[in-house]
Amino acid sequence: MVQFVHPSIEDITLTGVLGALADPMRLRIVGNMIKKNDCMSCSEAAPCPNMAKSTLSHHFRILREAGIIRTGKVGVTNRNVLRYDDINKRFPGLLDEILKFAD
Amino acid sequence: MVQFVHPSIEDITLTGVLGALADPMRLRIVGNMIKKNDCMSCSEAAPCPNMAKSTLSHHFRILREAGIIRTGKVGVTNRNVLRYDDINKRFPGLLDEILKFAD
DNA sequence: TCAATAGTTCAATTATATTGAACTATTGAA
DNA sequence: TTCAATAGTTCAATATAATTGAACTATTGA
Repeated sequence: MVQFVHPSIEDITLTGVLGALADPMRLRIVGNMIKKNDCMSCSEAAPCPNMAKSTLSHHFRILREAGIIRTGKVGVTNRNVLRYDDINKRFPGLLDEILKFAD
Repeated sequence: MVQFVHPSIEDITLTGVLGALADPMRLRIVGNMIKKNDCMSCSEAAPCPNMAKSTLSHHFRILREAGIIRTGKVGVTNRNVLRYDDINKRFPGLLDEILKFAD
């Protein structure tokens, strides 16, 4: 059984958040998630269809370990949710300010 | 003679800026520069004294190529300036929002 | 029971970061 | 004018991180 690692709010770091969002693919994943305002599977949130699923899995892990998303497994699919409130508690306004400029 | 590369405002990218600031050392360099509100040499802005100068030089190049600082040479020292207005023209408010959370 | 689905993990390759050593350009003093 | 000191850059080597195909795991539905 896979156990997902999620940092607590106080363990979310600024450089961790910036580093996680510094990749175009991950920025698009997060952009997709905030637009949908709902949980998404990894393949739903995938930034491009031709990406290896191991790479996609890697990107979700980076986002997860930076504290940006929370992942749970329901059946065979992952349910990924943006930790919007947690990030805003830690760094108020930061996420919106960054995503404002993400195409 | 060393020629420094500086992107034009429209070539500054969001992921470039985020990636440049995603490193604790570079974040401290930029934090130091905004506090001083003046140009600084590389060693003045150095985030810690025990860092190899080749590493420091590398970090300044990342910041430069991301469009965050402008470097000129005066005599034997570099004069590094934060491209505050340029970044604000490209991504209004972003830099302040990020630096607000940098210790 | 068994194939399909949605991912994870592993191993290999590739790319990026870090550092010491050698190099360059400028200054200031003898 | 020479020459050592200064402030970096560049290079080469190593260490760390990203990408991907292949094999694996767990769950569902026929």
